[in-house]
Amino acid sequence: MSWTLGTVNVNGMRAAVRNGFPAWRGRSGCDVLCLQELRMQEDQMTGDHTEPRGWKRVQVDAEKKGYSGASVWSRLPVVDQGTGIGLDWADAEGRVAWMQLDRARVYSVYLPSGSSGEARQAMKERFMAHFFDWSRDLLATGAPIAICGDLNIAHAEADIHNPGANKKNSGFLPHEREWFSELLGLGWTDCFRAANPDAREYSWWSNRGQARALDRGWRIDYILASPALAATLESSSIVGRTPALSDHCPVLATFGA
Amino acid sequence: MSWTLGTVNVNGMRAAVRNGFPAWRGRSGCDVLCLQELRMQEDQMTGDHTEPRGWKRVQVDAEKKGYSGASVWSRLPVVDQGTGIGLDWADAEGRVAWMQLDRARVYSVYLPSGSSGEARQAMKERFMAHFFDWSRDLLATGAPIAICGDLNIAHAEADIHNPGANKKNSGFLPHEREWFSELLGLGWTDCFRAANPDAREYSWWSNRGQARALDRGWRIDYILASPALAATLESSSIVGRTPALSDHCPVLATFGA
DNA sequence: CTTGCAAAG
DNA sequence: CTTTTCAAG
Repeated sequence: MSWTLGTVNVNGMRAAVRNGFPAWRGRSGCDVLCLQELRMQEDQMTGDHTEPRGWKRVQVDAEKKGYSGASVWSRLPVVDQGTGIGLDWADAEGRVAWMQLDRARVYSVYLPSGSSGEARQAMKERFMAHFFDWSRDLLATGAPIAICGDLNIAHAEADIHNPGANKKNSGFLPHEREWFSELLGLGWTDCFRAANPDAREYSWWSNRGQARALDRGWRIDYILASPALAATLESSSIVGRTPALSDHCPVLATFGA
Repeated sequence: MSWTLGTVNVNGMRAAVRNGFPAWRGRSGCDVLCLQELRMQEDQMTGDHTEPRGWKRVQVDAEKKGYSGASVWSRLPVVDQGTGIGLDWADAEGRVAWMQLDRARVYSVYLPSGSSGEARQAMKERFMAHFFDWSRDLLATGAPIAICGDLNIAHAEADIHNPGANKKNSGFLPHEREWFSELLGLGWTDCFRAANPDAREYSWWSNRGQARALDRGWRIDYILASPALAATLESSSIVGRTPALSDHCPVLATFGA
Protein backbone atom coordinates (compact mmCIF):
# COMPACT_ATOMS: atom_id res chain seq x y z
CA MET A 1 0.00 0.00 0.00
CA SER A 2 1.44 3.35 -1.00
CA TRP A 3 0.98 6.44 1.15
CA THR A 4 1.10 10.14 0.42
CA LEU A 5 2.92 12.77 2.44
CA GLY A 6 2.18 16.47 1.98
CA THR A 7 3.70 19.68 3.26
CA VAL A 8 2.38 23.23 3.10
CA ASN A 9 3.29 26.54 4.67
CA VAL A 10 -0.20 27.87 5.46
CA ASN A 11 0.95 31.42 6.40
CA GLY A 12 -1.73 31.64 9.10
CA MET A 13 -4.04 28.69 9.59
CA ARG A 14 -7.00 31.06 10.04
CA ALA A 15 -6.35 32.65 6.65
CA ALA A 16 -5.76 29.24 5.05
CA VAL A 17 -9.10 28.01 6.40
CA ARG A 18 -10.79 31.06 4.88
CA ASN A 19 -9.04 30.17 1.62
CA GLY A 20 -10.46 26.65 1.57
CA PHE A 21 -7.86 24.58 3.42
CA PRO A 22 -10.37 22.06 4.83
CA ALA A 23 -11.80 21.24 1.39
CA TRP A 24 -8.34 21.06 -0.14
CA ARG A 25 -7.15 18.72 2.61
CA GLY A 26 -10.14 16.44 1.97
CA ARG A 27 -9.39 16.01 -1.72
CA SER A 28 -5.58 16.10 -1.45
CA GLY A 29 -5.19 12.37 -0.94
CA CYS A 30 -2.67 12.97 1.85
CA ASP A 31 -2.27 10.39 4.57
CA VAL A 32 0.19 12.57 6.45
CA LEU A 33 0.36 16.33 6.35
CA CYS A 34 3.11 18.65 7.57
CA LEU A 35 2.12 22.26 8.20
CA GLN A 36 4.23 25.31 8.91
CA GLU A 37 3.55 28.92 9.90
CA LEU A 38 0.28 28.17 11.66
CA ARG A 39 0.47 31.62 13.30
CA MET A 40 -1.99 30.55 15.95
CA GLN A 41 -1.64 28.65 19.18
CA GLU A 42 -3.38 25.43 20.05
CA ASP A 43 -5.71 27.10 22.54
CA GLN A 44 -7.01 29.46 19.85
CA MET A 45 -8.01 26.64 17.54
CA THR A 46 -11.50 25.43 16.79
CA GLY A 47 -12.66 22.55 14.60
CA ASP A 48 -11.66 23.94 11.19
CA HIS A 49 -8.11 24.59 12.34
CA THR A 50 -7.48 21.05 13.50
CA GLU A 51 -7.32 17.51 12.20
CA PRO A 52 -10.46 15.63 11.13
CA ARG A 53 -11.89 12.82 13.24
CA GLY A 54 -9.76 9.74 13.14
CA TRP A 55 -6.53 11.66 12.53
CA LYS A 56 -3.78 12.44 15.03
CA ARG A 57 -1.90 15.70 15.39
CA VAL A 58 1.31 16.89 17.03
CA GLN A 59 1.80 20.63 17.16
CA VAL A 60 4.40 23.08 18.39
CA ASP A 61 3.56 26.73 18.97
CA ALA A 62 5.83 29.76 19.10
CA GLU A 63 5.79 31.53 22.44
CA LYS A 64 4.97 34.72 20.53
CA LYS A 65 1.34 34.96 19.46
CA GLY A 66 0.58 35.05 15.74
CA TYR A 67 4.06 33.77 14.85
CA SER A 68 5.52 30.60 13.33
CA GLY A 69 4.31 27.19 14.60
CA ALA A 70 4.35 23.75 12.97
CA SER A 71 2.39 20.51 13.10
CA VAL A 72 2.10 17.03 11.65
CA TRP A 73 -1.31 15.45 11.01
CA SER A 74 -1.62 11.73 10.32
CA ARG A 75 -4.31 9.24 9.58
CA LEU A 76 -1.75 6.43 9.72
CA PRO A 77 -0.90 4.74 13.03
CA VAL A 78 1.30 6.90 15.27
CA VAL A 79 3.95 5.17 17.38
CA ASP A 80 5.50 8.23 18.99
CA GLN A 81 5.64 12.00 18.55
CA GLY A 82 7.44 15.10 19.75
CA THR A 83 8.64 18.62 19.09
CA GLY A 84 11.88 20.57 18.85
CA ILE A 85 15.31 20.26 17.30
CA GLY A 86 17.39 20.82 20.44
CA LEU A 87 18.12 24.50 19.86
CA ASP A 88 16.48 26.50 22.63
CA TRP A 89 15.64 29.77 20.85
CA ALA A 90 14.40 27.93 17.75
CA ASP A 91 12.29 25.58 19.83
CA ALA A 92 10.69 28.60 21.53
CA GLU A 93 9.79 29.75 18.04
CA GLY A 94 7.89 26.51 17.32
CA ARG A 95 9.81 25.34 14.27
CA VAL A 96 9.95 21.53 14.47
CA ALA A 97 7.32 18.84 15.21
CA TRP A 98 7.56 15.14 14.40
CA MET A 99 5.68 11.87 14.38
CA GLN A 100 7.04 8.35 14.37
CA LEU A 101 4.67 6.37 12.15
CA ASP A 102 4.69 2.65 11.57
CA ARG A 103 6.51 3.16 8.25
CA ALA A 104 8.63 6.28 8.71
CA ARG A 105 9.52 9.20 10.93
CA VAL A 106 8.10 12.48 9.60
CA TYR A 107 9.40 15.95 10.54
CA SER A 108 7.64 19.22 9.85
CA VAL A 109 10.28 21.96 9.77
CA TYR A 110 9.97 25.72 9.36
CA LEU A 111 13.46 27.06 8.79
CA PRO A 112 13.81 30.76 9.76
CA SER A 113 13.50 33.38 7.06
CA GLY A 114 16.37 35.80 6.71
CA SER A 115 14.48 38.28 4.58
CA SER A 116 13.68 40.74 7.32
CA GLY A 117 17.26 41.75 7.99
CA GLU A 118 20.79 40.92 9.07
CA ALA A 119 19.87 39.80 12.56
CA ARG A 120 17.35 37.24 11.31
CA GLN A 121 19.74 36.09 8.57
CA ALA A 122 22.27 35.34 11.31
CA MET A 123 19.62 33.30 13.20
CA LYS A 124 18.78 31.47 10.00
CA GLU A 125 22.42 30.50 9.59
CA ARG A 126 22.70 29.32 13.20
CA PHE A 127 19.63 27.16 12.58
CA MET A 128 21.12 25.85 9.34
CA ALA A 129 24.35 24.83 11.06
CA HIS A 130 22.49 23.02 13.83
CA PHE A 131 20.05 21.44 11.38
CA PHE A 132 22.92 20.14 9.25
CA ASP A 133 24.51 18.16 12.09
CA TRP A 134 21.12 17.06 13.42
CA SER A 135 20.07 15.72 10.03
CA ARG A 136 23.37 13.86 9.67
CA ASP A 137 22.68 12.13 12.97
CA LEU A 138 19.23 11.17 11.71
CA LEU A 139 20.72 9.59 8.59
CA ALA A 140 23.15 7.63 10.73
CA THR A 141 20.24 5.65 12.14
CA GLY A 142 19.53 4.18 8.70
CA ALA A 143 15.80 4.54 9.38
CA PRO A 144 13.14 5.71 6.91
CA ILE A 145 12.80 9.42 7.63
CA ALA A 146 11.20 12.40 5.89
CA ILE A 147 12.04 16.03 6.61
CA CYS A 148 9.24 18.17 5.20
CA GLY A 149 8.73 21.87 5.22
CA ASP A 150 9.66 25.39 4.32
CA LEU A 151 13.47 25.48 4.23
CA ASN A 152 13.50 29.07 2.92
CA ILE A 153 16.24 28.27 0.38
CA ALA A 154 15.88 27.66 -3.35
CA HIS A 155 18.58 25.14 -4.17
CA ALA A 156 19.45 25.42 -7.84
CA GLU A 157 18.92 27.86 -10.69
CA ALA A 158 15.99 25.70 -11.83
CA ASP A 159 14.37 26.33 -8.45
CA ILE A 160 13.82 30.06 -8.90
CA HIS A 161 12.30 32.17 -11.67
CA ASN A 162 15.12 34.67 -11.88
CA PRO A 163 18.42 33.27 -10.61
CA GLY A 164 20.45 36.23 -11.81
CA ALA A 165 18.50 38.90 -9.97
CA ASN A 166 18.35 36.98 -6.69
CA LYS A 167 21.96 36.05 -5.99
CA LYS A 168 22.12 38.67 -3.24
CA ASN A 169 18.73 37.90 -1.70
CA SER A 170 18.31 35.76 1.39
CA GLY A 171 17.07 32.35 0.24
CA PHE A 172 19.27 32.22 -2.85
CA LEU A 173 22.65 33.29 -1.48
CA PRO A 174 25.56 31.23 -2.83
CA HIS A 175 26.50 29.91 0.61
CA GLU A 176 22.89 28.92 1.31
CA ARG A 177 22.73 26.99 -1.96
CA GLU A 178 26.07 25.37 -1.16
CA TRP A 179 24.72 24.35 2.27
CA PHE A 180 21.77 22.74 0.50
CA SER A 181 24.08 20.84 -1.86
CA GLU A 182 26.08 19.56 1.09
CA LEU A 183 22.88 18.55 2.85
CA LEU A 184 21.90 16.41 -0.13
CA GLY A 185 25.48 15.13 -0.17
CA LEU A 186 24.86 13.66 3.29
CA GLY A 187 22.37 11.31 1.68
CA TRP A 188 19.02 13.14 1.63
CA THR A 189 16.89 12.94 -1.49
CA ASP A 190 14.97 16.01 -2.67
CA CYS A 191 11.85 14.03 -3.61
CA PHE A 192 10.29 16.52 -6.02
CA ARG A 193 13.52 16.98 -7.97
CA ALA A 194 14.26 13.23 -7.96
CA ALA A 195 10.82 12.50 -9.42
CA ASN A 196 10.83 15.48 -11.80
CA PRO A 197 14.40 16.16 -12.93
CA ASP A 198 13.51 18.81 -15.48
CA ALA A 199 10.50 20.45 -13.86
CA ARG A 200 10.41 24.21 -13.38
CA GLU A 201 7.82 24.51 -10.65
CA TYR A 202 7.72 26.74 -7.63
CA SER A 203 6.20 26.45 -4.18
CA TRP A 204 6.21 30.10 -3.08
CA TRP A 205 5.52 33.46 -4.67
CA SER A 206 5.96 36.88 -3.12
CA ASN A 207 2.77 38.73 -2.29
CA ARG A 208 4.21 41.87 -3.84
CA GLY A 209 3.13 42.81 -7.33
CA GLN A 210 1.82 40.06 -9.62
CA ALA A 211 4.45 37.48 -8.72
CA ARG A 212 2.07 34.53 -8.55
CA ALA A 213 0.04 35.45 -11.64
CA LEU A 214 3.31 35.75 -13.57
CA ASP A 215 4.71 32.57 -11.93
CA ARG A 216 7.71 34.44 -10.60
CA GLY A 217 8.25 31.94 -7.81
CA TRP A 218 10.78 30.05 -5.74
CA ARG A 219 10.91 26.34 -4.82
CA ILE A 220 11.66 26.55 -1.10
CA ASP A 221 9.32 23.85 0.28
CA TYR A 222 10.73 20.35 0.24
CA ILE A 223 10.21 16.74 1.15
CA LEU A 224 13.65 15.28 1.90
CA ALA A 225 13.84 11.49 2.23
CA SER A 226 16.48 9.35 3.89
CA PRO A 227 17.87 6.53 1.72
CA ALA A 228 15.62 3.86 3.28
CA LEU A 229 12.54 6.00 2.53
CA ALA A 230 13.75 7.38 -0.82
CA ALA A 231 14.05 3.79 -2.04
CA THR A 232 10.25 3.61 -1.93
CA LEU A 233 9.53 6.98 -3.62
CA GLU A 234 6.88 6.58 -6.30
CA SER A 235 6.12 10.17 -7.32
CA SER A 236 6.15 13.76 -6.16
CA SER A 237 4.28 16.84 -7.24
CA ILE A 238 3.74 20.49 -6.49
CA VAL A 239 0.11 21.57 -6.27
CA GLY A 240 0.36 25.05 -7.76
CA ARG A 241 -3.22 25.22 -9.03
CA THR A 242 -5.62 27.75 -7.63
CA PRO A 243 -7.36 28.35 -5.32
CA ALA A 244 -4.34 29.49 -3.36
CA LEU A 245 -4.31 28.43 0.27
CA SER A 246 -1.50 30.85 1.12
CA ASP A 247 1.53 32.44 -0.56
CA HIS A 248 2.96 28.90 -0.65
CA CYS A 249 1.44 25.84 -2.29
CA PRO A 250 1.46 22.20 -1.17
CA VAL A 251 4.22 19.75 -2.09
CA LEU A 252 3.35 16.03 -2.14
CA ALA A 253 5.27 12.76 -2.33
CA THR A 254 3.92 9.24 -2.59
CA PHE A 255 5.88 6.29 -1.26
CA GLY A 256 5.44 2.54 -1.69
CA ALA A 257 4.63 0.36 1.29
CA MET B 1 -27.98 83.45 0.65
CA SER B 2 -28.22 80.46 2.96
CA TRP B 3 -25.24 78.19 3.64
CA THR B 4 -24.97 74.63 4.87
CA LEU B 5 -22.62 73.37 7.54
CA GLY B 6 -21.96 69.64 7.99
CA THR B 7 -20.11 67.53 10.52
CA VAL B 8 -19.12 63.89 10.39
CA ASN B 9 -16.88 61.60 12.38
CA VAL B 10 -15.24 59.63 9.55
CA ASN B 11 -13.57 57.03 11.80
CA GLY B 12 -10.55 56.86 9.51
CA MET B 13 -10.52 59.06 6.41
CA ARG B 14 -9.01 56.21 4.38
CA ALA B 15 -11.91 53.92 5.26
CA ALA B 16 -14.42 56.72 4.66
CA VAL B 17 -12.95 57.30 1.20
CA ARG B 18 -13.34 53.57 0.49
CA ASN B 19 -16.94 53.91 1.65
CA GLY B 20 -17.71 56.70 -0.81
CA PHE B 21 -16.90 59.85 1.11
CA PRO B 22 -15.85 61.89 -1.97
CA ALA B 23 -19.12 61.18 -3.80
CA TRP B 24 -21.15 61.89 -0.67
CA ARG B 25 -19.34 65.18 -0.11
CA GLY B 26 -20.12 66.20 -3.68
CA ARG B 27 -23.86 65.69 -3.34
CA SER B 28 -24.15 66.76 0.32
CA GLY B 29 -24.71 70.41 -0.47
CA CYS B 30 -22.30 71.42 2.29
CA ASP B 31 -20.44 74.70 2.02
CA VAL B 32 -18.45 73.98 5.15
CA LEU B 33 -17.56 70.56 6.49
CA CYS B 34 -16.20 69.61 9.89
CA LEU B 35 -14.48 66.24 10.13
CA GLN B 36 -13.31 64.26 13.14
CA GLU B 37 -11.30 61.09 13.68
CA LEU B 38 -9.33 61.38 10.47
CA ARG B 39 -6.90 58.77 11.82
CA MET B 40 -4.25 59.86 9.35
CA GLN B 41 -1.75 62.66 9.27
CA GLU B 42 -1.54 65.37 6.65
CA ASP B 43 1.65 63.94 5.13
CA GLN B 44 -0.10 60.61 4.50
CA MET B 45 -2.90 62.19 2.51
CA THR B 46 -3.40 62.08 -1.23
CA GLY B 47 -6.07 63.73 -3.38
CA ASP B 48 -9.09 61.72 -2.20
CA HIS B 49 -8.37 62.48 1.45
CA THR B 50 -8.30 66.23 1.00
CA GLU B 51 -10.51 69.10 -0.06
CA PRO B 52 -11.56 69.59 -3.69
CA ARG B 53 -10.10 72.36 -5.79
CA GLY B 54 -11.30 75.76 -4.75
CA TRP B 55 -11.87 74.74 -1.12
CA LYS B 56 -9.72 75.57 1.89
CA ARG B 57 -8.79 73.25 4.73
CA VAL B 58 -7.41 73.56 8.23
CA GLN B 59 -6.35 70.33 9.87
CA VAL B 60 -4.92 69.21 13.18
CA ASP B 61 -3.26 65.82 13.58
CA ALA B 62 -2.66 63.75 16.68
CA GLU B 63 0.99 63.13 17.41
CA LYS B 64 0.16 59.43 17.54
CA LYS B 65 -0.25 57.87 14.10
CA GLY B 66 -3.65 56.44 13.19
CA TYR B 67 -5.36 58.31 16.02
CA SER B 68 -7.89 61.16 16.30
CA GLY B 69 -7.40 64.28 14.16
CA ALA B 70 -9.87 66.94 13.01
CA SER B 71 -10.33 69.37 10.14
CA VAL B 72 -12.59 72.04 8.67
CA TRP B 73 -13.12 72.33 4.92
CA SER B 74 -14.72 75.42 3.41
CA ARG B 75 -15.67 76.69 0.02
CA LEU B 76 -16.69 80.01 1.57
CA PRO B 77 -14.11 82.78 2.05
CA VAL B 78 -11.74 82.10 4.95
CA VAL B 79 -10.60 85.06 7.02
CA ASP B 80 -8.47 83.21 9.57
CA GLN B 81 -7.91 79.69 10.87
CA GLY B 82 -6.22 77.76 13.62
CA THR B 83 -6.08 74.67 15.83
CA GLY B 84 -6.26 73.74 19.49
CA ILE B 85 -8.36 74.54 22.52
CA GLY B 86 -5.53 75.58 24.87
CA LEU B 87 -5.21 72.25 26.68
CA ASP B 88 -1.78 70.80 25.94
CA TRP B 89 -2.48 67.06 26.07
CA ALA B 90 -5.73 67.44 24.12
CA ASP B 91 -4.08 69.61 21.51
CA ALA B 92 -1.39 66.93 21.07
CA GLU B 93 -4.29 64.56 20.36
CA GLY B 94 -5.53 66.75 17.51
CA ARG B 95 -9.06 67.45 18.74
CA VAL B 96 -9.89 71.01 17.70
CA ALA B 97 -9.51 72.93 14.41
CA TRP B 98 -11.32 76.12 13.43
CA MET B 99 -11.92 78.57 10.61
CA GLN B 100 -13.07 82.15 10.78
CA LEU B 101 -15.35 82.62 7.76
CA ASP B 102 -16.90 85.83 6.60
CA ARG B 103 -20.22 84.88 8.25
CA ALA B 104 -19.25 82.77 11.29
CA ARG B 105 -16.49 81.04 13.18
CA VAL B 106 -16.66 77.25 12.81
CA TYR B 107 -15.03 74.75 15.18
CA SER B 108 -14.55 71.05 14.50
CA VAL B 109 -14.29 69.30 17.86
CA TYR B 110 -13.64 65.67 18.73
CA LEU B 111 -14.35 65.26 22.42
CA PRO B 112 -12.49 62.29 23.97
CA SER B 113 -14.31 59.00 24.33
CA GLY B 114 -14.43 57.49 27.80
CA SER B 115 -15.51 54.06 26.66
CA SER B 116 -12.11 52.41 26.85
CA GLY B 117 -11.75 52.71 30.62
CA GLU B 118 -11.51 54.82 33.74
CA ALA B 119 -8.31 56.62 32.74
CA ARG B 120 -9.81 57.86 29.48
CA GLN B 121 -13.09 58.76 31.19
CA ALA B 122 -11.06 61.00 33.52
CA MET B 123 -9.42 62.65 30.50
CA LYS B 124 -12.83 63.12 28.92
CA GLU B 125 -14.03 64.93 32.03
CA ARG B 126 -10.94 67.15 32.13
CA PHE B 127 -11.64 68.07 28.51
CA MET B 128 -15.32 68.71 29.30
CA ALA B 129 -14.43 71.08 32.15
CA HIS B 130 -11.99 73.02 29.98
CA PHE B 131 -14.38 73.03 27.02
CA PHE B 132 -17.18 74.39 29.20
CA ASP B 133 -15.26 77.49 30.25
CA TRP B 134 -13.77 77.92 26.78
CA SER B 135 -17.21 77.83 25.16
CA ARG B 136 -18.53 80.37 27.67
CA ASP B 137 -15.75 82.74 26.70
CA LEU B 138 -16.69 82.26 23.04
CA LEU B 139 -20.29 83.17 23.77
CA ALA B 140 -19.17 86.30 25.58
CA THR B 141 -17.90 87.68 22.28
CA GLY B 142 -21.45 87.79 20.92
CA ALA B 143 -20.15 86.61 17.55
CA PRO B 144 -21.79 84.04 15.26
CA ILE B 145 -20.05 80.77 16.16
CA ALA B 146 -20.68 77.07 15.48
CA ILE B 147 -19.16 74.24 17.47
CA CYS B 148 -19.50 71.08 15.41
CA GLY B 149 -18.42 67.57 16.07
CA ASP B 150 -18.47 64.36 18.02
CA LEU B 151 -19.12 65.33 21.63
CA ASN B 152 -19.40 61.69 22.73
CA ILE B 153 -22.44 62.43 24.89
CA ALA B 154 -26.11 61.76 24.14
CA HIS B 155 -27.98 64.59 25.85
CA ALA B 156 -31.53 63.46 26.52
CA GLU B 157 -33.52 60.23 26.62
CA ALA B 158 -34.72 61.00 23.09
CA ASP B 159 -31.10 61.00 21.96
CA ILE B 160 -30.42 57.32 22.59
CA HIS B 161 -32.26 54.13 21.65
CA ASN B 162 -32.24 52.59 25.09
CA PRO B 163 -31.89 55.19 27.85
CA GLY B 164 -32.55 52.70 30.61
CA ALA B 165 -29.79 50.28 29.73
CA ASN B 166 -27.16 52.97 29.20
CA LYS B 167 -27.30 55.04 32.38
CA LYS B 168 -23.99 53.55 33.52
CA ASN B 169 -22.22 53.74 30.16
CA SER B 170 -19.80 56.49 29.28
CA GLY B 171 -21.60 58.89 26.96
CA PHE B 172 -24.92 58.72 28.82
CA LEU B 173 -23.85 59.11 32.43
CA PRO B 174 -26.12 61.41 34.45
CA HIS B 175 -23.34 63.92 35.13
CA GLU B 176 -22.39 64.01 31.43
CA ARG B 177 -26.01 64.73 30.49
CA GLU B 178 -26.18 67.40 33.18
CA TRP B 179 -22.99 68.97 31.80
CA PHE B 180 -24.64 69.07 28.40
CA SER B 181 -27.74 70.75 29.82
CA GLU B 182 -25.59 73.36 31.50
CA LEU B 183 -23.70 73.92 28.27
CA LEU B 184 -26.97 74.67 26.48
CA GLY B 185 -27.88 76.83 29.47
CA LEU B 186 -24.90 79.05 28.63
CA GLY B 187 -26.69 79.98 25.43
CA TRP B 188 -25.72 77.36 22.84
CA THR B 189 -28.42 75.99 20.57
CA ASP B 190 -28.44 72.29 19.65
CA CYS B 191 -29.39 72.93 16.01
CA PHE B 192 -30.77 69.49 15.18
CA ARG B 193 -33.00 69.42 18.24
CA ALA B 194 -34.11 73.04 17.77
CA ALA B 195 -35.16 72.28 14.20
CA ASN B 196 -36.65 68.86 14.99
CA PRO B 197 -38.08 68.92 18.51
CA ASP B 198 -39.66 65.49 18.35
CA ALA B 199 -37.22 63.62 16.12
CA ARG B 200 -35.76 60.34 17.25
CA GLU B 201 -32.69 60.13 15.06
CA TYR B 202 -29.20 58.99 15.86
CA SER B 203 -25.75 59.85 14.54
CA TRP B 204 -23.73 56.89 15.79
CA TRP B 205 -24.26 53.13 16.08
CA SER B 206 -21.92 50.61 17.67
CA ASN B 207 -20.16 48.27 15.29
CA ARG B 208 -21.02 45.35 17.56
CA GLY B 209 -23.95 43.17 16.63
CA GLN B 210 -26.65 44.59 14.36
CA ALA B 211 -26.86 47.96 16.07
CA ARG B 212 -27.13 50.04 12.90
CA ALA B 213 -29.51 47.70 11.07
CA LEU B 214 -31.76 47.77 14.15
CA ASP B 215 -31.26 51.55 14.57
CA ARG B 216 -29.96 51.09 18.09
CA GLY B 217 -28.03 54.35 17.99
CA TRP B 218 -26.97 57.41 19.92
CA ARG B 219 -27.10 61.08 18.93
CA ILE B 220 -23.62 62.24 19.93
CA ASP B 221 -22.68 64.45 16.96
CA TYR B 222 -23.86 68.03 17.18
CA ILE B 223 -23.89 71.44 15.62
CA LEU B 224 -24.07 73.97 18.44
CA ALA B 225 -24.81 77.57 17.45
CA SER B 226 -24.20 80.76 19.39
CA PRO B 227 -27.25 83.08 19.66
CA ALA B 228 -26.13 85.31 16.78
CA LEU B 229 -25.80 82.29 14.52
CA ALA B 230 -28.80 80.37 15.88
CA ALA B 231 -30.98 83.35 14.96
CA THR B 232 -30.33 82.46 11.31
CA LEU B 233 -30.94 78.68 11.59
CA GLU B 234 -33.20 77.48 8.81
CA SER B 235 -33.11 73.70 9.15
CA SER B 236 -31.02 70.78 10.39
CA SER B 237 -30.95 67.13 9.52
CA ILE B 238 -29.17 63.87 10.20
CA VAL B 239 -28.12 61.93 7.12
CA GLY B 240 -28.67 58.39 8.36
CA ARG B 241 -29.29 56.82 4.96
CA THR B 242 -26.91 54.27 3.56
CA PRO B 243 -24.29 53.97 2.24
CA ALA B 244 -22.59 54.36 5.58
CA LEU B 245 -19.40 56.40 5.50
CA SER B 246 -18.38 55.26 8.98
CA ASP B 247 -20.01 54.18 12.23
CA HIS B 248 -21.25 57.78 12.48
CA CYS B 249 -23.39 59.63 9.98
CA PRO B 250 -23.31 63.29 8.92
CA VAL B 251 -25.26 66.01 10.70
CA LEU B 252 -26.17 69.14 8.72
CA ALA B 253 -27.51 72.60 9.48
CA THR B 254 -28.51 75.34 7.06
CA PHE B 255 -28.33 78.99 8.08
CA GLY B 256 -29.67 82.14 6.46
CA ALA B 257 -27.32 84.80 5.20
C1' DC C 1 1.29 42.81 -0.35
C1' DT C 2 -0.34 39.88 3.51
C1' DT C 3 -0.99 37.73 8.28
C1' DG C 4 -2.07 38.37 12.90
C1' DC C 5 -1.55 41.63 17.04
C1' DA C 6 -2.39 45.60 19.72
C1' DA C 7 -4.61 49.88 21.09
C1' DA C 8 -8.54 52.53 20.69
C1' DG C 9 -13.19 53.45 19.93
C1' DC D 1 -16.96 44.63 15.42
C1' DT D 2 -13.87 48.10 13.14
C1' DT D 3 -9.88 51.16 12.18
C1' DT D 4 -5.08 51.85 11.99
C1' DT D 5 -0.24 50.47 13.41
C1' DC D 6 3.25 47.26 14.10
C1' DA D 7 6.44 43.31 13.40
C1' DA D 8 7.32 39.72 10.40
C1' DG D 9 7.53 37.38 6.22
